[in-house]
Amino acid sequence: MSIPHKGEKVNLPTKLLADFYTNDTLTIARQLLGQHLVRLYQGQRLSGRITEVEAYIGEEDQACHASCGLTARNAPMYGRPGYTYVYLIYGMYHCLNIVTEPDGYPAAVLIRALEPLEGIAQMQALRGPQHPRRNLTRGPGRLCQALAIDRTLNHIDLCAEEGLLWLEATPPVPDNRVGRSPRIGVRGDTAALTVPWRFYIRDSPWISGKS
DNA sequence: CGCTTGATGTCCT
DNA sequence: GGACATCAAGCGA
Repeated sequence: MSIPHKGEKVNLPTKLLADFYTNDTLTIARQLLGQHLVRLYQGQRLSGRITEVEAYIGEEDQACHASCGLTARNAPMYGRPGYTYVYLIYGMYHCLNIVTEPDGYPAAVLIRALEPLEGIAQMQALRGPQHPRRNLTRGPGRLCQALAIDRTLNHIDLCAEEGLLWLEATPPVPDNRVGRSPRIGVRGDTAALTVPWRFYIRDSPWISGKS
């Protein structure tokens, strides 16, 4: 990195800090759209722009892993906001969540899709070269594979000084670019199936399901 | 200890 | 549109 001249403006990427994660879950889910997720993997930056997320809020939300109360697996959801919750699904894929709400209240936002930005060749290698570029980070399981995210990154602090995973601030996505829908692939009562807690960037090719 | 089950993705027809 | 891979958590016995 070059040394800026006097008065020259430097736009260093700004890591999102604890105050970002103190908002309520739906607000955070909405604000996560457009932010950059950065993974430091073998000293290399792998990153993507968040294009699709889903909120899971409280024990009353039957689609939420915390709907059956506190367990060893979902414990991170009950912890402090700004931490990760990574779990294994279907025995072979991982899902990345960002924990929200104060200590003691279980909630999180699932990252469902990214637009690939940095380290694309490495991501392709991690995914397997036979897969099309379009599917690189489109879907919660795929993006974790592309960014080498597994349970070793479960329950880590996204605001840590020298972490392996964090978010970087970007200009907000305007409201007219944001779509909402029910969540994908969930089970539960009518509320769980219909509540519009999925947020996505409209018309982005980098989202799962349909726009 | 054995049985069930996913907040998914891939491949096949 | 449907089969299925693959495993740890969760739960009942």
